[in-house]
Amino acid sequence: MLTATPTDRVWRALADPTRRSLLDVLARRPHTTAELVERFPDLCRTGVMKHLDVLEEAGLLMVRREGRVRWNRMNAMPIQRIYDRWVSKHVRGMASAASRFKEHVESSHKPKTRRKGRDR
Amino acid sequence: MLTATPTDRVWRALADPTRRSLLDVLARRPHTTAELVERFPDLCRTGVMKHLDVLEEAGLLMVRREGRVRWNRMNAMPIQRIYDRWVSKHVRGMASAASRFKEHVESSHKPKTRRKGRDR
DNA sequence: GCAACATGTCACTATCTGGTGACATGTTGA
DNA sequence: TCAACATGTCACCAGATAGTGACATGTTGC
Repeated sequence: MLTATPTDRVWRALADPTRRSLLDVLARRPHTTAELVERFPDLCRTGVMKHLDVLEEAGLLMVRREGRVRWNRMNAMPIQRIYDRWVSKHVRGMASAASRFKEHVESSHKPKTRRKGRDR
Repeated sequence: MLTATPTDRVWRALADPTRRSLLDVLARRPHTTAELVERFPDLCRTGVMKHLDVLEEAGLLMVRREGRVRWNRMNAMPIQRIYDRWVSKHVRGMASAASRFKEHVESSHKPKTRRKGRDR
């Protein structure tokens, strides 16, 4: 992927379940790399670091070095961005499609005992 | 990825910009495969079909065959699902005020230096 | 029937991805 | 000082991914 846009890097970063898991952990509080490695026993340290690199490239992770430790902190802004720019319109679209469908069903069914209004 | 969960298939399907683009087109109305191929001149037909396969596997695409044509219709439900199950919690509790303020400023400001390309 | 058409499927390729181990470097504290 | 520690970096590997062209199959309309 030679020409990845910032948005694209976010989507790709989120595509991996391990990375989403890492973000779940980091959402609670910042962790050092060693702490994260300890929390993901299925991966070797190098593997964890690679995931962290991807997250950092996507802007989802902020790194601060402090002596010999490295603090990894989550940044949720890019998630907000993909929501605002893409997810939201398809979620809203669905809501309206669903309500159209509901209306369609209700109007074609013509329940005799029930008025068309929202009586629920 | 031998053990991909349904949710994971959705994330992976959305990771590719071409597929998100396909969904944008399909969100307006269903298209036949030939129509889609025509709309994506950079890809050969086989390439388009592969993307459609991935989308279908993820449940984002519903296919109906009608004679010799195949109608591809979008299903946004899986997007709603990943929003409900993951995106929402990371978007909520983010400085929503801050990002909305930023958006507000940007949209009312009309930046003089045009941003590089709409990056979907 | 049959030609044009839309789709399905297969084999193949280059590159990306997620993972590993080995080794190097900088930091801490006794 | 120096050993333990946390991180950085490199080379390497297997499998997934995104793309292609060639060919097969089913449909349509004249």
